[in-house]
Amino acid sequence: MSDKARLIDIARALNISTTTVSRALNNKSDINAKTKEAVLHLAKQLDYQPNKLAISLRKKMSFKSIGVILPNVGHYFFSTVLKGIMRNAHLNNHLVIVGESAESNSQEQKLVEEFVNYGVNGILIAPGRESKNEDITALLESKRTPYVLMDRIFPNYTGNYVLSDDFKGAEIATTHLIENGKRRIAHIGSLHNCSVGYQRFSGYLSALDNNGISKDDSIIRECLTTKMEEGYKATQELLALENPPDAIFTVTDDVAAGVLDYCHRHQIEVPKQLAVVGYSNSELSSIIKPKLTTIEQKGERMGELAFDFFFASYKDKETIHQKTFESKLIVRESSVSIK
Amino acid sequence: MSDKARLIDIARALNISTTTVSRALNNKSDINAKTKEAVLHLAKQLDYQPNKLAISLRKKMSFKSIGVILPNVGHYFFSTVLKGIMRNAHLNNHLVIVGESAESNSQEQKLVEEFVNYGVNGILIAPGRESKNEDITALLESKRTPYVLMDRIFPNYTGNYVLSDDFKGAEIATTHLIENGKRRIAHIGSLHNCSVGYQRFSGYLSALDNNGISKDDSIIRECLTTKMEEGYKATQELLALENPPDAIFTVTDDVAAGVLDYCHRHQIEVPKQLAVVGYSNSELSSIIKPKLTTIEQKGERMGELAFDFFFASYKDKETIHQKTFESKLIVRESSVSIK
DNA sequence: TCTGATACCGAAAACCTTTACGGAAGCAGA
DNA sequence: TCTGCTTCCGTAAAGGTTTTCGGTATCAGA
Repeated sequence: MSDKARLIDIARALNISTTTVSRALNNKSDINAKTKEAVLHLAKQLDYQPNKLAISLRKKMSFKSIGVILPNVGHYFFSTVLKGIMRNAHLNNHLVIVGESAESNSQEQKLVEEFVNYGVNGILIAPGRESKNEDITALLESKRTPYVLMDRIFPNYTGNYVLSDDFKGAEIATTHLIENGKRRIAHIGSLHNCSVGYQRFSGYLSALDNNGISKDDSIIRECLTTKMEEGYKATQELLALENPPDAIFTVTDDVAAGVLDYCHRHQIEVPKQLAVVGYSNSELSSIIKPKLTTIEQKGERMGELAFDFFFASYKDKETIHQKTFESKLIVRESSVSIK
Repeated sequence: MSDKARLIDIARALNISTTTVSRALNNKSDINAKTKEAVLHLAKQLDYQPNKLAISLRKKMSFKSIGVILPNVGHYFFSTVLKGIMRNAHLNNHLVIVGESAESNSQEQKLVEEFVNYGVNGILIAPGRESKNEDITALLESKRTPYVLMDRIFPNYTGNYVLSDDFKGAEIATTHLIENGKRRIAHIGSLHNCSVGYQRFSGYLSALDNNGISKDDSIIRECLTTKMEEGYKATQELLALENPPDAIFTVTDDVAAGVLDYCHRHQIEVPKQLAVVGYSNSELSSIIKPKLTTIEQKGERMGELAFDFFFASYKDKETIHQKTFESKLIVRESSVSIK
């Protein structure tokens, strides 16, 4: 009972060979019913668990696998990324092992370490807000495990990645508002926390600049969780200003949903009084009333490509693969009045 | 180049021992720089890939893992189930390998086979619409792999499962409508395709029966995809009837979203003219206008328990574990007028 | 008594790698 | 010359299982 029982432990106890034990356990022919029963009995008693590694080794199996680390599997965008990854992984006979970092740095490192130790052929990771370049990539480099960053990226990172052009997406979104006559455009976002939030904020600023609108800090709100409630609260504050905004660009569709919720409850006409543009083209954006203008993010396609990049760099570690997906504006009801 | 290169192939070619090759590859000390370089060079040339199995075996590592098979990872409910599974799996040091069946029977079987061959310690599966009891469970039984069914279940199934009480949930939902004065209640659902849909349909019928309302086939609509568009179309048809319904209970929140969309576009007052109740308490239900009355489904909790059941049955295969989660009504705006 | 079939079992190789241990060679210092 | 240290390398065992090949025993039939 002490340590893990092996085939030979059973064999010795019963004075038979490991061959026979193996035969009994895998109910093959060429074995006496009594012997078999004895083996089965003892195996259960010793809580015998076959060693998968040994079996696979002997059977000449080989398994290719990739580890996927996501901040939040329940999040719509990431779940579509996962979907894309899985499609191409299965097409190429790779198992997909998934871990959730919950945006935590330590959890992320633990997963990377675990996956590497396990021996995955590669790692596809969407870094959490907290995570730092050195912590993650250094470990991966040292273990010589190919990896691809997804969605978020580190400042001086030069390796493989797939991401969407958040800067340009935000620029397009904001410009869209300006082109529709809005001049006082607020932003609710996560400015400093993660690269994605920062990129969108920067794109927003760029669009203002391009159109000769000066930045006004009073209508720029930081939100930490990018949830609906934050959008609601921020809108409340923004509309209470002496000089309230006539449009809001939010870092996320969820936040935009909060904005729209506030407007709905307080009879604020969207888009006439307040135009709203979100980000992600998540499911809710076409369900919410009014339907949300937003920026499309091709999660599934990104996942597919992330796998392809890993696969390519698996064969040729020298060349690096990088792709920034263009961002597309999807105009719905929340930003322009129906003609 | 023919077959997979091994340590000994490199060793023989260079007239050295496998020990030295191993040393070179894992850059240990005790090795001459020239030798090391030669090994590295040849290894690259032969495209040497170390055998993970052999390494792990030798290093006495052991990995516990579970395979999770879901019809659709991108679906909100399933992604929360996955979240729950992963939490408890990581807590108990199990890797989580995920596969998507896309509701396809063959894909499901392929995944089961793959996972079993791989040697997962257990399988957690949410069967797709198509899947049949025999196909799946027989295989699992034969391989002696513990498994637990999630969300959906087979007619004469007697093994481990976690699911939500769809029958009672639908009954509660329908009764709620009746209690609020509705008498002509339609149903849009997937009646025959999957157990879940059938259960909800049955619960709906039961509630009608309990309240002395006779079933009317003309206001029962079958939808195949449970997507928003189906809800929209079905509503259009239902409301065009001579004797249109005054309430609709849908199999899914998504379908309900379609109903609400139709109402919104055609100025039908919800809930006054038409009350709506969905199913799942998905994210959209609290975002949509009017907010959707629905039945709560605790995906995350279900996932957690599914893992726990597997874990328990791993140690004791005799006793079976079954849990049906109670269904809770969440009343929002779509079914009762705000008081 | 011999032949052949059948039922059961075991020795050893194979799967591929790492590692404990020891050995040889070279060189410096005494 | 001897001792001791360093540098490099190899032998063999170990990790746990499956499988090939063959062996013994028993019994029926001739």
